[in-house]
Amino acid sequence: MERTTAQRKAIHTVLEEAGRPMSPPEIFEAARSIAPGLGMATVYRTIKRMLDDGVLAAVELPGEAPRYERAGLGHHHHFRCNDCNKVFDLTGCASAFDKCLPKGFALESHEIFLFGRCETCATG
Amino acid sequence: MERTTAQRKAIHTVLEEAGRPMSPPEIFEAARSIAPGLGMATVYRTIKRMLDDGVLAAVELPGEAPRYERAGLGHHHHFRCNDCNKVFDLTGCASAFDKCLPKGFALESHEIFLFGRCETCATG
DNA sequence: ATCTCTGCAAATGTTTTGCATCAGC
DNA sequence: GCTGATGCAAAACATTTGCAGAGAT
Repeated sequence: MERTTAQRKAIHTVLEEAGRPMSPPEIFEAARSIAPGLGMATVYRTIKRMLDDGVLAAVELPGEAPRYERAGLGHHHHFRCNDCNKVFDLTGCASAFDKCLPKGFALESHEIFLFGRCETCATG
Repeated sequence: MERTTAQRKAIHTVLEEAGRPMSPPEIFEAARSIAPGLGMATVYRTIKRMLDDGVLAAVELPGEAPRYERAGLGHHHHFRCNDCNKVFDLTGCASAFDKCLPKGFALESHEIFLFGRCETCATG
């Protein structure tokens, strides 16, 4: 059975209060100040556990280490600041990219990635 | 001054003939059969050099190691096969995603990423 | 008391770097 | 011959795992 420990509560709290996707080192730093002595291995193990439990969702940006945020936010996309490198959630967006940015945010570029099956694998 | 070596020619050839973005291990395998004894370090060093020279462009998919392709292909997006994991170039695409897929390719999902500056960094 | 969770340290996998040697110019 | 490029091995860096001991139930 799953146990409630100070470390897990700290990690939970950090992710809950951030309201944006965070990287493992970010989570580690923030949670360490709540639960001193916390180890990096525990952060990774807890993230993996929370992913399996469907509590967390991975946010993977091209060319960057994955970040994690609360699951169950519905379909949405993300915005990364080129200065501070933080990642923010966007809502209700489809293709009018600049329309869905929070006020004050400046759009500089976008990437679109498609996934599926190539001809060889689709027919095989 | 830059020198023309068998190793560089091999790596060049491999990337030229592939016509799709390749990962360092893929490049290593393919180039090794042209230039036996080739080392992984040389592959990475040559990739970096070619990036600096503007000969190569990085293709970074979310959650995956970067691939590389010839630079100067103009703005385009990419398609990764969920079966064989190969990445292909797409052309002339904007937002009618399924319209721009090569014949026989099946679209399963897409990701959109926006980049720019958040309010804090834009006004700072 | 049991059995999970934790921290540490060692292992892993990938990319980078140091260095002596090799080869293009 | 000079100087940049190479291969190997070691280093760096991020993530994972083994293990003995701490802590939740």
